[in-house]
Amino acid sequence: MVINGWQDVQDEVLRRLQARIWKPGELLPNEADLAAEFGCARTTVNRALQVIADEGLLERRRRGGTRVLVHPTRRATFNISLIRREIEQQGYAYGYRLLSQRHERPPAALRERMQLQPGIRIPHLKALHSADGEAFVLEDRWINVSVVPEAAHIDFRQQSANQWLVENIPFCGGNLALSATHATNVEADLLAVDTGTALFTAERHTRNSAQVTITNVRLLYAPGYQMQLEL
Amino acid sequence: MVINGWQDVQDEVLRRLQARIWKPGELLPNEADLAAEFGCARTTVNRALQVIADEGLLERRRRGGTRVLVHPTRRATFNISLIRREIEQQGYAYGYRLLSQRHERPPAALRERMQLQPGIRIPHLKALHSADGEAFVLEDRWINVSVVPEAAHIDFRQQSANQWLVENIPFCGGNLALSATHATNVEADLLAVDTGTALFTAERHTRNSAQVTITNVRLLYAPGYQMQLEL
DNA sequence: GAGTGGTCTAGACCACCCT
DNA sequence: GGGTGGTCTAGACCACTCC
Repeated sequence: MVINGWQDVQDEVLRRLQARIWKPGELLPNEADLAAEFGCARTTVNRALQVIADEGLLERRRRGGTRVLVHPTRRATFNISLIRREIEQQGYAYGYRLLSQRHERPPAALRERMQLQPGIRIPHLKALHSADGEAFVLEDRWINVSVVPEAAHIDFRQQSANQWLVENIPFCGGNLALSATHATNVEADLLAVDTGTALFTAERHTRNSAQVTITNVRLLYAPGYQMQLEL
Repeated sequence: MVINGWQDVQDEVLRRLQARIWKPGELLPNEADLAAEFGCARTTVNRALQVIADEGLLERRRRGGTRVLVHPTRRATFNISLIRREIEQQGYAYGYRLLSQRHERPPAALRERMQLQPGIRIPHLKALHSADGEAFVLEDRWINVSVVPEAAHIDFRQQSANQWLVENIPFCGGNLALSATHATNVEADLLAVDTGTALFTAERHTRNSAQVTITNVRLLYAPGYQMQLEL
């Protein structure tokens, strides 16, 4: 066993974890000892262990040492890109049509997350993105005008809100809820499917650094859509 | 502006990115220059830039320098845990019932990913996981018996394959495809819903380090299920 | 109080890859 | 060829937290 770099340390640690040499719940030797054993600098061991901990297999605490997690949690990641790019990368011609753009009162739950006064009206957009002329995804978006005042006066007929927001508004975090829903009459009509068709649905909240929701978007994908995540 | 650690460097770089001081497509100064400007070691700058690049905002290449990505890709992550844990964490009583366990010929596409001989039979399981007695998710799983020979003789009536595999078989990577499907008659029956109901569907391939598929599982979630991802 | 991981530093060498 | 990021080293100090 020759250790050259931090990846070698990582490999060896992973091997010992899967061989149950270090068992779930147990404490690993400290970094200095491991460095001595592997014949490398402590920094190198540190890097390897940090990566493994990030992957969700180890738990590290100052003074508490490095422990093997009992229930390792694997992490799947999904790369969110512009809808336009997603379509074009698959080799289709991208199409976009703004269906409506109005100032309306948001639902109460959303209003709270946006920290807005009751009764206030904010931009509410509906749009359809298409691939090679076929409906691809239906977008239903609210924009927090108190965080993004410019949005109140932009004409989203030419440029999709999706693109404008990504390019102009920095955000800090958010969440994405995925589910399956049945198409309503209106939705079915716009997507050119039967009422009640199963639609893959994504609802996303995007927050700024103060944890205020900047925008909320609900995406209804046409049948056949699959979201791919890597493990 | 006082720079103390790599997080401060990160903050300052992010600030310049969002302020468009460094514009999309542009090259950043090299690490040595930035280190000089910030009054810290190059290692510190390196760490900060690596983290930002991992987040998907920068592209770094040897000799090529560090470039601001034109289309930043945000990454959403989903923590995969045992179905049992997922149910218990929500405060429900977990229930599990094995519906069938047979050796069968896998579909051709799956056989190829598992690198198996034509005609071979491998374990094929169907099971139902429930929460407080209500159907929660239907599991349909194939196991590559050439990679995991032990699986051929295990009785999955007591212990779910989900749990056994996670605890005993190390894996390297895989992918997860999410979609919305309509419940077939049989599926609807097992989940106690109407035929044709929209079901949130996850299909997962898990590979070992040699890129051979270890197991393939299709999960059909009962209506109301939402998968939550963090941005 | 003491042992652990978290991080910084300065210097060094190397792999890569653009010109 | 030469400039860039990738990484290693040895040493140091610090923050946290368990005892």
